[in-house]
Amino acid sequence: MQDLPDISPLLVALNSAQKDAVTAPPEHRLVLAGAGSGKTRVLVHRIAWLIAVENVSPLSILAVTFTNKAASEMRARIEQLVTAPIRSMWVGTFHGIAHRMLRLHWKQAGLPQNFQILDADDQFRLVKRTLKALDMSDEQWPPRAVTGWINAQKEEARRPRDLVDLGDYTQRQYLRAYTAYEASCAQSGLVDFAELLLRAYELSRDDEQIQAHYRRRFGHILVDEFQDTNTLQYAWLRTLAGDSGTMFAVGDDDQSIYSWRGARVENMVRMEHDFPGTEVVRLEQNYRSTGTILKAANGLIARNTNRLGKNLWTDVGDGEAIQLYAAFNEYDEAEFVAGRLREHLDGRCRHADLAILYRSNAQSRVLEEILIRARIPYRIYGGLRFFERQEIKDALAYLRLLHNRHDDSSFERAVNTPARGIGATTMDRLRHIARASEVSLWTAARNAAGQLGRSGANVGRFVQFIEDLHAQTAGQALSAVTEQVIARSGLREHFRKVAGSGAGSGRGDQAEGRLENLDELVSAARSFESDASARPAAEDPDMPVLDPLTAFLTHAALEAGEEQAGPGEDCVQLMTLHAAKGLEFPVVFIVGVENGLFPSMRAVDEGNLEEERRLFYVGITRARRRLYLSYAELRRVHGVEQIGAPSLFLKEVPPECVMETRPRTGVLRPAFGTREPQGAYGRGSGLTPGAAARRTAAGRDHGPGGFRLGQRVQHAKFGEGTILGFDGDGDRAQIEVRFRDAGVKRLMLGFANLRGM
DNA sequence: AGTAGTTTCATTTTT
DNA sequence: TGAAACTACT
Repeated sequence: MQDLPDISPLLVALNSAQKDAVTAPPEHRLVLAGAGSGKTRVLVHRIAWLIAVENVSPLSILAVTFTNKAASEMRARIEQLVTAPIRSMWVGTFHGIAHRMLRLHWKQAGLPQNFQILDADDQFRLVKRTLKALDMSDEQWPPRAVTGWINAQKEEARRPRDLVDLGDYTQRQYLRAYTAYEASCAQSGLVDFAELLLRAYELSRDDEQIQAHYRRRFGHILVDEFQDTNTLQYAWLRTLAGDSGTMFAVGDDDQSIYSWRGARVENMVRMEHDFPGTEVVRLEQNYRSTGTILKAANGLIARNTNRLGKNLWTDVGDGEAIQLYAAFNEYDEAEFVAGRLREHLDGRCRHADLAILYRSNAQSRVLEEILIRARIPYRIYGGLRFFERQEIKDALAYLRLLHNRHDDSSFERAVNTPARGIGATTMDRLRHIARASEVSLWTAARNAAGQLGRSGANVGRFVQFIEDLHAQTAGQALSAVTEQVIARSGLREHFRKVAGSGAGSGRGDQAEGRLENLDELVSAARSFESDASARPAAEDPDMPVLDPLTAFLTHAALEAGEEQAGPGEDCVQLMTLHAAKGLEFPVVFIVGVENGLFPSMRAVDEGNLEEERRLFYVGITRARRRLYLSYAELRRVHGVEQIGAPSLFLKEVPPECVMETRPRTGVLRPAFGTREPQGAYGRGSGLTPGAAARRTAAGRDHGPGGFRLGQRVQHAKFGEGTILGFDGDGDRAQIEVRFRDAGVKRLMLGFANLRGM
């Protein structure tokens, strides 16, 4: 008998469904992995299994994810599990893999060797400029909409020539923009995110040699978060797999929350048709949450139709009930959250174990305000990332221009940043000249500086500056070049001036940070000098060798980097529900669970409730032990107070999972209207002691006449009601009351003749 | 060129 | 309400 490797570590920690998936014969598998069911583990163990047991070479494995974080985590975990070196294995994001192919086959892909990547912001700016050049007005052709349309076309693998002219004026104009935008990209050697995928797809589809090569190479394709794939990504995977490659796709249709940016859950169903013999494995045992939390999640998601079907279970016991809090307004809601956070922090909970999730970013402001006041450290996810910062992009534009003088996008950015007396008029002229002779801005600037009037000299100086910079930095290390760029372009001086001008504290502080970021950029460049991250694995000829500058610029575009300050700090985590996907926390707060906010107004209007429900499902299933839900009866939205009703989703959560933490006052629609007797809401002010002593968004909490916010009152005509807010003083004092029968009224306090109850 | 005043517009976001 | 983008001054 042959000496088999010890495979026990590959299986010992797996349940039977996981084992089924991991040890499946090399055939197509679709793993329906519920939240917290160990999907990453299955993926990682599957790869280890293929290598260790099926004797598959790491070279013939392709593992694709959506985020860089997922990719690096996967690689790290495989490395822990397998002794074989896996440096040569292709593990990466869709975009990263596509980029790799395009670097290797730039010629066949019809790209210049030194092509660069446009990030979303670059793309937007370029589209905007393209529209201007076409005399398409911003009002009639919003750049955002045009950009979105172009990307949508690319994601459906449609080139301008594939679009049938329907005689529709709008479509024609869009098409005109698309065509011109493509031409600009081509001329500047630029590739946007969607283009990376589309080119790689076309290359794998149309180039027989390349197709054969990769089909031969990749016997095993593994995909994470399969429910998030778009049409183009799916088509690419099919092409790469051909008839011989086996697909191992892991996903959860119930966690599909990105349809609005092109994700197609249907790909999960299509896979069963397109990849013959696909077997479905369900992972339903959940290792994350308590029974109660799972019951709530299951009950909720069962309302969706067209599910592939799945029911999560656990054997760890029910745990605590989910707490629901009905707040008066968003401040009261934040106070409630802060109070509960305190309780957990007083126990032995780390800050980082606590997360606050919300539907829209705007909701974070009030939470922040209250957390600052409560001196609870927090961190908001979703800010600007390092390489997206203005000053960083400014500096990178110079590097890109050094790399490729004909990169118009970078020329536009660098030429007058900092100001060099090359204003809008001059640039307009320069653009015209460039377009007329079909050359880059750079070429136009070199040839036609004389035609540019007084500013011509400035343009000439800029051209000379770039040339000098290039000559003088030739052969220098990347970090040194970067340092020179920052120093000699005047960027550092520019921000130093702003920082030093001491205009109050706001601007100056910001510029201070920008200077630090520029220094940070130099350090970042240093780590690319040895080109460590892109060093080709000796055994894999398919690893592109990138010079440090290319590697650095690519990294900047493809991995925008960490956002803001130290993730090392122990902080309460604030983020949107979308951003929380894939994460888990012992204690989770979901705030703003109100109709119109969650589900969002839009979703309701467009009948998109199912995706919104999945989003709630995602939120609920982030929680390990404790889950808190809250909504506000009054909320300021876009500066206007709006009356909120509890989210319709709350009624879809099995009532026995939920406990209302305190009886609410008054007459408001209860979350579980049919279940709870009206009387149960009649007692107390419903305010937390803290909240009652503080201001609220509606105004003060103590009004004239000795009324309190939340107090129950009686009106001769309108009957019983609850005080929602106060406004104004003296004779003009108004009071806002929600009456049981008459709805919300604003009354002059002097005439209202309210009686306290 | 820089700023102050005005207008507009408001899910969700990774690559 | 408040940020960001845009316009109109100086």
